[in-house]
Amino acid sequence: MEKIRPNEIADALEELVFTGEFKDGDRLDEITLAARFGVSRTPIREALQRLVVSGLAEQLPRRGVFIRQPGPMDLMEMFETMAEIEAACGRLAALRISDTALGTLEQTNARCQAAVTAGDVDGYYRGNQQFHQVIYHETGNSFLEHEALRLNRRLSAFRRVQLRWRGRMAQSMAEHETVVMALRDGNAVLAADTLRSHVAVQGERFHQLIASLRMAAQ
Amino acid sequence: MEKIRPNEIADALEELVFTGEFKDGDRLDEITLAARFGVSRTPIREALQRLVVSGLAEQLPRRGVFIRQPGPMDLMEMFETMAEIEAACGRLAALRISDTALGTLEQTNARCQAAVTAGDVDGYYRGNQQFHQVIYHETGNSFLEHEALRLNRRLSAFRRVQLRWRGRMAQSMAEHETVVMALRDGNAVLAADTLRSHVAVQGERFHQLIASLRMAAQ
DNA sequence: GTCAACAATCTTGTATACAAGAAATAGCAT
DNA sequence: ATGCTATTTCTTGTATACAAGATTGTTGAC
Repeated sequence: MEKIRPNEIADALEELVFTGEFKDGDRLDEITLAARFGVSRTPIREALQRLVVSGLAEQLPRRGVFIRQPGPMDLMEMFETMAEIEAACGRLAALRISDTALGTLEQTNARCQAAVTAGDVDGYYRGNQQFHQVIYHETGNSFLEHEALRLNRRLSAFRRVQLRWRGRMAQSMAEHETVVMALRDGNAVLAADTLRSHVAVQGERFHQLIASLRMAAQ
Repeated sequence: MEKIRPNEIADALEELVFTGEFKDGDRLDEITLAARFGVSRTPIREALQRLVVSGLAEQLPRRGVFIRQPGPMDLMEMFETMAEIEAACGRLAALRISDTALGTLEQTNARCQAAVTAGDVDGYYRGNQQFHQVIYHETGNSFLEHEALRLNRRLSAFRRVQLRWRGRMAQSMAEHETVVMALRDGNAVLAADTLRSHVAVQGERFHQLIASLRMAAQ
């Protein structure tokens, strides 16, 4: 096994949690992980601490740390929070976005449109990610940007699944157009409201999400 | 020194950062801290990891971890983010708050009013904290509640200072009344807007905050 | 056969030893 | 005296040894 930096271990573990290689309730055995990464237990324990603080895992004293995958309820709450944060980003970005950033958003939307036409889910996903990250950045608030990115990353796996639902990409695309329009007009309320409902998981989409959860659990 | 649990070390360190015993740029020496808490370096290092992940400290490889007190710019961004999160909480709470919680808010406001009359800053601070925490809770979203509490706690020291400014308590009190009214009416927009400007640091209050920062740095 | 108690084993938590890089200091040359 | 280099010392990062608690397996009694 090649040399691995300590920080990379935490990132790698996070990735393994996100991608679902570690299932809910799995115990993260220090010795096994130490062997897997070719290091001693010490850096593994430090990485585990980070997972626990990030809320990705739970630590039971003298028992170990256990993966804590979000359940349906957790996910609902996280998506609702994400929707509110996106709305806040949209509101601030509407007040502050630069012309060049608006141009970037238009280019991104063009690529998204192409992905929709081609039925390219991964392509759309990448474009969608860039779209949102540009908006985070255009809040001019690096703290908020960071928080938005953190939650976005946490939910990215679930977002991806949602795009596979029939008609979702096209609908998402239309919402993007409205957001850009609102941002160009400096219409903070419209930008916020559109982004909120763009991200929110309501009605039928809730059931879709739960269904995809069940699949992932197997 | 009495026996101390590992988690308590991280909490204690956090407290020392918040209360300002550790100044910006201070290096957290592992050996010194180990001696201070009467443990070996290992649990100290785990506590330091937590500080770093929480963003309270910064880790430079092979150099150590350094306290990272927020500067004026950071504080502005954090307060703006807090304002947006409070607005989101107000919006959701307006849709979901229970009658009993509304009653609690009114009682809390009564105590706040008494504190304003008495010029009791600490009393008002406690009432204010409870006021906001009830709103967080009434979002019915424990994830958002947790995030709001986290940022609130991070900013609490700075908020406290602000109350000492002439007229701030009375103004804050009036805003509380408006919020309760909006929540009772289910007026999500008014609740959100009022809470946003209640928390936001704008105009003269920005200068007040910076001034208090300079005091704290000495 | 089932349950309980005890023992063996395994895992986490902590301390310490060791390795490696960074800062500080001393020595040397200009 | 000053600046550069080499060595020393100190600190972090990692591995390992040890202690304490939890789990599991076995044995024995009923």
